[in-house]
Amino acid sequence: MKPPSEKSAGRRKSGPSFEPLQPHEIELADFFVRMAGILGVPRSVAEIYALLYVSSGPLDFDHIQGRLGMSKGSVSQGLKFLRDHEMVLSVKEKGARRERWQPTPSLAASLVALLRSQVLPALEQAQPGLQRVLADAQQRGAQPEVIERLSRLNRWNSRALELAPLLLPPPGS
Amino acid sequence: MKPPSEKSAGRRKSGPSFEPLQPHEIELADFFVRMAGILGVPRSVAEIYALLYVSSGPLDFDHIQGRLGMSKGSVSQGLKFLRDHEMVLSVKEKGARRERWQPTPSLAASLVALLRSQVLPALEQAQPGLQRVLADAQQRGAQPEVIERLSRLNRWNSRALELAPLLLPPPGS
DNA sequence: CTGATGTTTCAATAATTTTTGAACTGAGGC
DNA sequence: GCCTCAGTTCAAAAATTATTGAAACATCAG
Repeated sequence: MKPPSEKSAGRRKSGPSFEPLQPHEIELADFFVRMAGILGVPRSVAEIYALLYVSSGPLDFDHIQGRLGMSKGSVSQGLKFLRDHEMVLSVKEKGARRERWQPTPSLAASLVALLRSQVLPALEQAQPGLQRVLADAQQRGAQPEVIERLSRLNRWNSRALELAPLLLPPPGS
Repeated sequence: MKPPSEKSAGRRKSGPSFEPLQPHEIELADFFVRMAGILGVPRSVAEIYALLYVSSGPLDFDHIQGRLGMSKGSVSQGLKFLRDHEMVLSVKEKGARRERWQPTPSLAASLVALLRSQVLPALEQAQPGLQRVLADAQQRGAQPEVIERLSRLNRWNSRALELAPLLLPPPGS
């Protein structure tokens, strides 16, 4: 579909060029892309993570960009996302100019951090609103069935908020 | 942004018109929309569910369309989605022509069904691919660190698949 | 069977999200 | 200070996803 025009990737200035992904790398990337999709994480982010995950050592910015054939902007934003969610950490050797990236040791912890950042704010923000909706229904003398539903929703929300810090401990514990 | 042109909703032929959502209904809808967003469920679907959730009795197609001011197509697709995921069930009174909808008793069960349908297929489909990626890495004599990562990923996947039927029992148990 | 009603389908359109890349910033090195 | 390198920002373009609505289909009453 796309014309085979030189994308910015593939060759940087007159610098080194990078080989495209190998079949086994593509397969893993597909898996991560799919899983990420469920959580609403963009493809490019999943691809970066997958590449770091199958790579032997940490990779620098240009390697990531080159091997994935993706724009600087995407690599920068993707790494920012992964950093923010503690899914990736940088290893800057002393004297070196550029940062090199590798996946955080525990993928489980990474996923937890990701879920946290998505679900918790929603629950927190919803709390007062849900209470108001329930109070409103009671005041209006709504059907018992509706009141019951809204009560249950409130209880759930509260319990989830109480449990959250236990199940999904904040960074550093 | 949109011109205030008569959308198909609001008035059907010369039929009854429906009042727009009340503030308390909007608040609940916002909550469901947010939560749905995390799972990648479209806004229109969440809105339908929210409306049924705060309503006293089952609602028919036209009521849903009218109160939400949304197209027939969206209502139809939205109900299909909710039906497919067992989040909603229809109550057709004998002799009545139209179906009337209400939320499934357990929201918990509904969410479980939803997750099931998203996560399980991904895990299943990934299984052989992941095994291949690992075998490949072993054969190529990849770094022990990489092998270890890929092994862990495989173990996870397998365990998740084993546990799935226990934690997320298929419909009818 | 026929007409009316209720629902689904799906191509076109609209809205949203993601990606790109060029301009910009900041940190060293000289 | 000035230049280069490393990375960020963000407006515009591309890609994706959701919604619309008209036409097709289905079902039931008469």
